[in-house]
Amino acid sequence: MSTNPNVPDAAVSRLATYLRVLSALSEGEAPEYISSAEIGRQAGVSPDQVRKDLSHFGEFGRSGVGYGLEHLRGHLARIMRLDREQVAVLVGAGHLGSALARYPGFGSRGFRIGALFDIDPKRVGQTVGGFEVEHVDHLHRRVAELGAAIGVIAVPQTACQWVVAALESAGVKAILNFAPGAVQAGENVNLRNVDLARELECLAYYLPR
Amino acid sequence: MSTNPNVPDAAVSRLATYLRVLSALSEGEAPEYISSAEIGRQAGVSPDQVRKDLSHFGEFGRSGVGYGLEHLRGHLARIMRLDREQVAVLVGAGHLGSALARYPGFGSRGFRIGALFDIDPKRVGQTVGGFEVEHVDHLHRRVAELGAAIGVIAVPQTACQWVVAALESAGVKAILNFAPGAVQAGENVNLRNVDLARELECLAYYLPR
DNA sequence: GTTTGTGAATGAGTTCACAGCA
DNA sequence: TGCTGTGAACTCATTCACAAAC
Repeated sequence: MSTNPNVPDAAVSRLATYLRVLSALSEGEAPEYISSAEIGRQAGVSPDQVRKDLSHFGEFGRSGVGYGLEHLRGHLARIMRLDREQVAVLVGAGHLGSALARYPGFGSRGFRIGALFDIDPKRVGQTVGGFEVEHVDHLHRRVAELGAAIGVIAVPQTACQWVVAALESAGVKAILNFAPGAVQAGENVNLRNVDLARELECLAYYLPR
Repeated sequence: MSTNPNVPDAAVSRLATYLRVLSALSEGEAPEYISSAEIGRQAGVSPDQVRKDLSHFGEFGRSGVGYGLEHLRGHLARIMRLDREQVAVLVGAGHLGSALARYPGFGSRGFRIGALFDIDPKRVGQTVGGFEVEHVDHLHRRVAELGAAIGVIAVPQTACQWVVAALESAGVKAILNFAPGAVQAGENVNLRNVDLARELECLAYYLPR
């Protein structure tokens, strides 16, 4: 019944899935209680794994009954810090950045894109997905204004390291980076990389020989 | 000096990184040999890890010297099946699908998007990133024509499972899915999920408390 | 001296199995 | 009987350490 000293990252990722499952259920004809078996079935995870993951943060269930759906959902949302809206800024208004700015999956899940930046004068001032593209020079000021703790990077590889540094000095605490290549971030910033081309490359490896 | 019985997925992902590092070097003033230490430094991985990963597939290096750069690059490309062009089809021509269709990172790394599909009649026939959007009814025929082994899914969650089945029956062997939620695929298809919203959610968890 | 390849040791995460509770 | 919570066993991956090769 520990709190959260060192929870595996894979477990955190699964918790996000559980939360999504519960939120979806909560909108339909919601049962009052749900078992780890049912959560696991809907999340594609074993019941054991579900219980173990949850046990890192406390005891939320009742033996022989299951987990109170709304109760567990509230706890998970708080654990994941998705009980309040999180503001993110997006750097890079190219194809990928524009797509992310319009991506409905962010807004519908507790995130709000607060501003969209680019360095290209031709893009600055244009409207993309409801945002007026701002010059990246305003990053520092705007991050403070918005109280944004998260930055999303969708710029070419060559500009990536520079943008990380800019976001860091602006006070952002977490960064999701879509640019490929190795990037360095400071101690007090959590950097997460998603490399779309690499995902494809890994798939190619598993093609039948 | 084993071949490749069961290589960890994390190792495969790193191999893709090593290949990228070598390819980048190969374009500049390329040294003839490179050590595991240098590869590791550029890839953000320990030298031990580099050697262990490579050792799953053979002995490519020379003690006291290092790895022949072009030699190793060729081997890695063949291991990752990136020595020949891989054709992928993309389903979903919305914002994300359009961005992916235009994403330069695919083309520059041995992949070619062969066709772009959608189910919405308003989108079919339009040109997106150089592709004429085709109706998803033509998926089966076109996959065969193109010899595509890879499918990329960028459709809403509700349509995702249906598209997986369609790609599967069209003969695709690997699928990269950007739709959230649990999806099932058959035995002989490799399914890989990337959930952009979940990546953000995981970041939120690590925000300072 | 330098660097590879790899068995052994360590560490991390998942699955098992069962006690405890409703 | 049904289900949770969790220590123990197990599996998987990384790190260590060193012999062999240059």
